Amino acid sequence: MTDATETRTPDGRPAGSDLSAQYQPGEVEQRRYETWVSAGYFTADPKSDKPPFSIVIPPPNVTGSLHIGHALDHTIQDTLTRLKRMQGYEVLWLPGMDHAGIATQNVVERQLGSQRLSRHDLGREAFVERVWQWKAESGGAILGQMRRLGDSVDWTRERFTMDDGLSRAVQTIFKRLYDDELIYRAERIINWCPRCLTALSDIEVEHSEDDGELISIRYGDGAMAIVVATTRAETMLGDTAVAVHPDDERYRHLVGTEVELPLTGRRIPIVADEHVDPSFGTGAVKVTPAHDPNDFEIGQRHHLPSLTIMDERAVVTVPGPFEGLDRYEARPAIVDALREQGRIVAEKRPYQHAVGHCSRCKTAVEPRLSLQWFVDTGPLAKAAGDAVRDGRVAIEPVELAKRYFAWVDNMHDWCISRQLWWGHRIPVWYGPDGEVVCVGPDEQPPAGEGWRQDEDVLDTWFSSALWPFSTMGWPERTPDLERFYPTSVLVTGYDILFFWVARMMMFGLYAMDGVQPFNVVALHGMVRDGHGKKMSKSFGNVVDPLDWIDRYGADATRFTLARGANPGSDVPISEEWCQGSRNFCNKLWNATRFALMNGATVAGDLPAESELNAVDRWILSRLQHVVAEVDEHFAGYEFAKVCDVLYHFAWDDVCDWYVELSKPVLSAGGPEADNTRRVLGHVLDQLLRLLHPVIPFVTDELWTVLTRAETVTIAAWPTVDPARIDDAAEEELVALQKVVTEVRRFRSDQGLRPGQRVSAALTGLGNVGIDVHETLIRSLARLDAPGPEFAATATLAVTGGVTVDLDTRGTIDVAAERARLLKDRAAAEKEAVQCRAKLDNAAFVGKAPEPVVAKIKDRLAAAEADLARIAAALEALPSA
RNA sequence: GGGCGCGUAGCUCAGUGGGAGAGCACUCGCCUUACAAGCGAGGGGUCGCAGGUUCGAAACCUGCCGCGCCCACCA
Repeated sequence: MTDATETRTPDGRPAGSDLSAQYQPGEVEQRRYETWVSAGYFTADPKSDKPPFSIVIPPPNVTGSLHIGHALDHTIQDTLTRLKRMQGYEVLWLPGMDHAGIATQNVVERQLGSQRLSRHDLGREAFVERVWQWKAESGGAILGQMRRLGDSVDWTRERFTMDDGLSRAVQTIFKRLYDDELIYRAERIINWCPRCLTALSDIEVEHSEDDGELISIRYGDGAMAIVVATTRAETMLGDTAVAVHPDDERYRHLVGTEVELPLTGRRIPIVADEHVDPSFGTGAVKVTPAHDPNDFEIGQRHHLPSLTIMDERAVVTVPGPFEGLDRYEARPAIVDALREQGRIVAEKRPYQHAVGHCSRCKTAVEPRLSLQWFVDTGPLAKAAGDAVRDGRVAIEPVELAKRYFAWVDNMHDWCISRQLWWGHRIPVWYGPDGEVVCVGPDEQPPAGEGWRQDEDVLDTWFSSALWPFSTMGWPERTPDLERFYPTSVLVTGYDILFFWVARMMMFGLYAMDGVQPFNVVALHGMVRDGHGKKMSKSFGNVVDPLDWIDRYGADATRFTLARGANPGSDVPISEEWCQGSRNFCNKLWNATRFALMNGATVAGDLPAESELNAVDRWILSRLQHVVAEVDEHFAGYEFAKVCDVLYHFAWDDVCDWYVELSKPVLSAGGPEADNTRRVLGHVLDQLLRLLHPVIPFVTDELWTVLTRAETVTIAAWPTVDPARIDDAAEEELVALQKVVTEVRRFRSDQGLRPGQRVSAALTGLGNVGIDVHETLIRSLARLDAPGPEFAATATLAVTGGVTVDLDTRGTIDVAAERARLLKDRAAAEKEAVQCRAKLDNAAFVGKAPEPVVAKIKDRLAAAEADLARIAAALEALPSA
């Protein structure tokens, strides 16, 4: 096979007719990408006069490799940035990666685990060094994947959440928030992962319905006894009260008294609290302030002591028979002990209830009283909500804004300290006498005996929240920041609307004095398999983007993803669809090959409208509509619709009709052929530009061969030329296509081979203004002109007053033809009946808009005309 | 428990007030000199169910059934 690159014209580009018959993406993609980067097309210039367009990439975690979800996310961003580049914007797409604190630390700890080592064996410094090594390896792989995808990112501006600049930004904003009293340290109930041994924020906790056991336990004895229900019997060791609702008549006499807590000998008070739901269980709640967030609040209201009964690994620390038991061992042990005392009143099993799990390791979270750092989200979340409410930030699709509001309007304070080693260390120092000093980026930490820095690091999302401006050099007022902030659009999945988007809004508005981090949030869905199922390793339906890129090309992979991407909706993909996308790329390849073999040109202006034949005018008119539709759909982030419009224009209009119609013109030669070469070149030129944002590689390869220009990457985006919209030509072509299709249908029904010539007389073409196209119609329908011995043996009634009489002596299948005509007659009759019924309806004629009524009348007339011709054709048919 | 969304062809989905569509799959016929990763033709749907609004409903309203997602401190 001859590859496109093996034969080249003297200027180094492949010659058109030397393109191979099949597109081979591998070599093209590698060569194209190197060209783009070395030419600097992706490097943004803050001093440019062009209007700015900027996107910061949602930084992938350094730990992983890019999965198909990233491929979708990147495809959308790359499509937008390439579109804007062509539209004349100064585009910055800023790449980078996230240090992904807990996730990365887990990965490296697992690696150490295989060598029977723990992070403590290495010590903090050596461990962090080890993580940096891992980051270098893993991160490099991700950058390679981005190149394979074709990401037009500005590689000169690549950032990492742990690099010096971003660490400085983290420290700066921490200090500012601290000084503004929006960061505080407090002892609170937090979500604790007993495996990762760290605090978690609310969003790092996933809830799931687990089977448990609801047990009713009698506290106290005799008349003063009270029964409480719990799913977590082991926490009773830490109970410091029983709570009932103040209005609950059953327990009113007990409020203010004390009961003995079984197994402990302690006496605890019975308190009245509004929080208790009298209708649930027994209406009495055991209160464990140190191990339940509700109970903690009840405890605060009633000044109850908090008894911590488990350590950080959720092992019981209360001296006695249960000491040293894990929480799940302690639970049955305690239930057994209570049962022996006859205190178990009822057991309900299984009992479904929601349990929180660590989003990283799936271990059940243990609510735990702990001293941690928090962000006071009140004013920040308010501002984040208002920015969307007042329209400064648009969320696409708008329906997802409701979820956003539900989140920011009910946000709890954000626990930001993590008991990890990998991350930004909290810039707070503690003095020997209890001093607390928050250290800014340009300040020296306090020196002297006894001072030590906080051991904890910040939640990963703390630095992620600064991403839109920290990557541009904040806190300095850099040219990039002046020029490219706020970013134009944030492209990400709806799954991290809360994790990330809401936090960027909070910190962006705060740090940038009320200027939002982005103007638009364009949310896409999750990639799913061909049956709409979630991709998961255990299900075996995971698609590796590199695998598809290797086998079908990056363009095919991107087109498959973009074809399913509408705002907020999930994107189903399958290998068959990727093959279809590959076929589409190949179709473009061959269309261009045809054009080049036939001398299509793109030089100079197009011939005037008046000089062109109807077919040329038609395809140019269609092109204008396509450009308008593509613009409209891009503006709404409806990539699936963009792809649909271009797919059908390219395949149906250009390839199946225009190219076929142009063949007889081109082979005839003369000035009309010259015009067609110009129009064909122009249409392909424009089509390749329109497709370039979505499928950059094949379009650039073809466009440069076609136009002899440098690259389509920085070519101008097509605009609508209203002068080229030609309704008359479009109507003509619709009529022409109808005639051709009708004849083809006849031929197919009759089992005629494509090469088999049939003589035919065409009449009535003038009725629909296509008499000038008779030669074309004969060419496409493979009809010969009637000779001297012509005798019509079959008649085709084409809607619109066109009749085709065919001489099919010796070939016609009378039964097939009769069946076809009967079928047509049935359809026409049904149509006529429907139209008459409508027109007989006085209410319809009276109330429906005039054009609607007129349309029905036209349809009726057409149906009646069809019926007449079909009747005549049936009559003329030889009897079997 | 609260909220959001979805049920249209075998599959995945467009269509949101006036003739039921696409891709893939399927059937038939073709190597017709750009492309068999192709070309031509075709079959296939009481638009989840039941009411209502309207001259007219797949679309708007109400209820029901089924499915999915998000949020969630009733022990």
